[in-house]
This record gives sequence, C-alpha cells and structure tokens, in this order.
Amino acid sequence: MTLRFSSFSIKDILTGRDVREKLGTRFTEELCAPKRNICSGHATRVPNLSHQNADENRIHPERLPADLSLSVGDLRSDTHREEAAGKETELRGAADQQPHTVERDKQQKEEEEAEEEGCHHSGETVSCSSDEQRCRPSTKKRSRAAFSHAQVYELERRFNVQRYLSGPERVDLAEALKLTETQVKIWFQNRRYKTKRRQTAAELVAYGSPKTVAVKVLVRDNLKQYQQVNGVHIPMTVPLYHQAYQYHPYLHYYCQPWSMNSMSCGGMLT
DNA sequence: TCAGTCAAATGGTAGC
DNA sequence: GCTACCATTTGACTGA
Repeated sequence: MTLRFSSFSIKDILTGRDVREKLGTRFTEELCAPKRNICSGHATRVPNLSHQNADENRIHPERLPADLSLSVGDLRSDTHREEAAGKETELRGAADQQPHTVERDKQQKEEEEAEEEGCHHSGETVSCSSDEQRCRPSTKKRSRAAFSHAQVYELERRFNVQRYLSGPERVDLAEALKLTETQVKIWFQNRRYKTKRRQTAAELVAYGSPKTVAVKVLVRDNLKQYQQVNGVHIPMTVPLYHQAYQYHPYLHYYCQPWSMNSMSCGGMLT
C-alpha cells in the first residue's frame, strides 16, 4: 500500500485555511449540513423502534476518538484523503467529526469559479447572470459527503448496538455527529441493506447448494440468527461480529461478518 | 477506462 | 396523509 498524495499545493492549504477562517459561521453551517438539499431536515417523530436503554446509547461526543486515523491506521482511502489534506485534521480537533474536506474544497473551488463566471450560489437559490446551463440547480453536480472516521466509527458502533433508530435517538446521534437527521437515517438505511446484501451474497457463495437452506431464527438482533440445518452448521455471524468489535472496535467495519466466514477481511483493506 | 463503493435520491409499500 | 422502511438507481469518487 503506497501513500497517495493529492495534487494540492501549499497555496491550496493556506487558501483553504484562510477561507475557512474567513468563512466563520458559514463554514460551521456547511459542516452541520453538508448536503445543500437536506438543510431543512425533518421535524417529525417516529414510533420508538428500539428497546435499548436510551441513556446507554446516548452519544457522548467527548468520548469519540479524536483522530481515528492514528489508532486505526491506513485502512481506507479516506485516510489518504485526510492525510492528503495535510495535518489539518489534527488542527481541526473536534471538527474531525465533520465530513471530509475534499468535498468542501471542491465546493469552494466551484463557488470561486462560479463567482468568477458571474454566478452566485447561495444555498438552494442560484442567481445566474449569463450561463444558465451551468448555474441552474437542476444541472448542479450532486455532492457526495464523505463522512469522517469519527462519524463512521460512531455510526457503525451504534449500528452494531441497534440496527434501527427511533426519532429521538436519530436526532441525538445526528446532533452528536453534527450530521442531519436525514443523513443518519439514510446511512442506517444503506447500512442495513448493505449488510443484508452482502450476507446474502456470502450465503450464496458458502452454501450455494440448492439442498442447503439457511433458516433464520427470529430472535433479537444481537442473538442467534441461524440454526443448524440438516447437520450443517449455519454461521451465527453476529456473535463473531461482536467479538471482533469488542477487541477491535473500528476493525469490525472492515472485517464484517460476511467476510469473516472466509476468514478474510473486506475489500476495503486493500 | 472500468469496476466497485458510497451517499443520496427515487419508487413502492406498510403501519399508524 | 404522513412517515419510515426496503430495494433499486443515480451520481461522485477512487483504485487498479
């Protein structure tokens, strides 16, 4: 694994920092709502789906790892990006909970370019002077927020505890991670489906025989999920998952149950 | 260039 | 009707 450096210059770093200092509150707002189109969020409540102790699951920002990249090491490309963004991460401190700077830098550049072209973006509203095609919201590039390690860590930790969040819990988590409710909700949605998809794929590979059927046991999430069928041991993935998480909290993100079956870690490690 | 991943959007569905 | 859910698609991004 080799380090990859992005093509930024010292000027870029200084400019970025300067801009951020100048932006002040505006920068903070962007951090809290990285996606322009989800600023409003949802003020609705949903029935409490979880049966966990609310206080136990309450997020304590001070407990979040200050810089996971130090403890976890080079586990994914995001780390490279973070490193490529200079030691800025260390300086950001608590801001490590924010989405990565790459996106913000790009938005910054886009805004700067837009300003040079006479276009002024302010949130959703766009006022164009001439080139409507490029300034129209509908043609605006969809941004993709890259969550920070701390955010992913906490989301994964929470997901490991409970796969479904109630409204208040989601609000809590979103506030703690400085994300929007929608982002947390979507993240959990995607996470659940990803887990399901990969587990299904793993089962197909491991037990591809049409005679072998994995029978789900309807027990609570954290307990046994599969039972022995026709003398074949169907993996009880969750306990393994929990074990891995217990000793390597962040590792479980990379060594998921579906990959544990084959005693290997997920592709993200490469 | 292409495949894979991720965050978000979309469409259909179910519960209240 | 509103909301969240799942399943799928879309668009941005990365690494080989």
